[in-house]
Amino acid sequence: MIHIDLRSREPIYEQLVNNIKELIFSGILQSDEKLPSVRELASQLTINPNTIQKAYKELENLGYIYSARGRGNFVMPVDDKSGGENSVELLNKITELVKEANYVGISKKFIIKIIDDVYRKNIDKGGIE
Amino acid sequence: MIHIDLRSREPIYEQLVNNIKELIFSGILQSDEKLPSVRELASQLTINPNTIQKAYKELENLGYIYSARGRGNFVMPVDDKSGGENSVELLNKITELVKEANYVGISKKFIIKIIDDVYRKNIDKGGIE
DNA sequence: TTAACTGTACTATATAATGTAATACAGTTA
DNA sequence: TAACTGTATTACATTATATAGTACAGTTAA
Repeated sequence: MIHIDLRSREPIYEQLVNNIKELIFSGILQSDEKLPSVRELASQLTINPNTIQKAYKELENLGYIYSARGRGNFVMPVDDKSGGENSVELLNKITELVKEANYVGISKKFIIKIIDDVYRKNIDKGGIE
Repeated sequence: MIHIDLRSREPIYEQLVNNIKELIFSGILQSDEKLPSVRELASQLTINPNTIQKAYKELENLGYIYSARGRGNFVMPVDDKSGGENSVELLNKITELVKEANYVGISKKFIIKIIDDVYRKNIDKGGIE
């Protein structure tokens, strides 16, 4: 489920954060579902527990999970999400990448198709309009 | 034109790379236009010339600029662009961010609007379909 | 209550990344 | 030739990253 590339220039804890975010966004990890414990995941991936903890701490700061001492780390329910990565920042990132796509000659139609595919899988519940 | 935040956790050379990429994508820097010299930009931004050179080297590796010893660094013409950031990688990045946007409740309509705005300013020339 | 599991905190250590500083060399241009 | 370009090198300091070991505190189930 989680794959780490030790030879990557991207820090391990950052790979973990992105990996778990992806699992949450795609619905593989559901609200209030328990994540592997720090020690268990460290053992599975042959990585130091401190590194796992750093990733979990980061995910907590971003508002994607919450932790309970003695019980574990759990996926933050969507409705309770707050203080997470700012939507404005997220939209800015998307805008920058779309500008680049336009610059390198990727067609608008192609980008729209990506949006369609993503929103087809997980029905749009409305929101910022 | 270029703004650097010395207190940011993002490395200076990386800020420079993103800053200059943005200038290129938005058309502020045109094909074959000369960038400020390493020493000049270093002086302007009160940053070490080595850091500027590192950013320029990175931009060259990404295929966005080319350098000529004794003359300077110049914007790589779009048609000559090759070995730049892989389009597949770029599209993957966009897909990930759109998944996140969907997850946090941003509407599809809102994302489409962003695409429209970007492609309105710089007319789509066709490309990957 | 105890045993085994959870998260968390701390110190120490090693390596890599980042940034600055100074110097030198090579190519271009007026 | 003088003054500008890019490039390369060495040295140093600071920070980020990752590991290792230990310890403490809360939770859960036997």
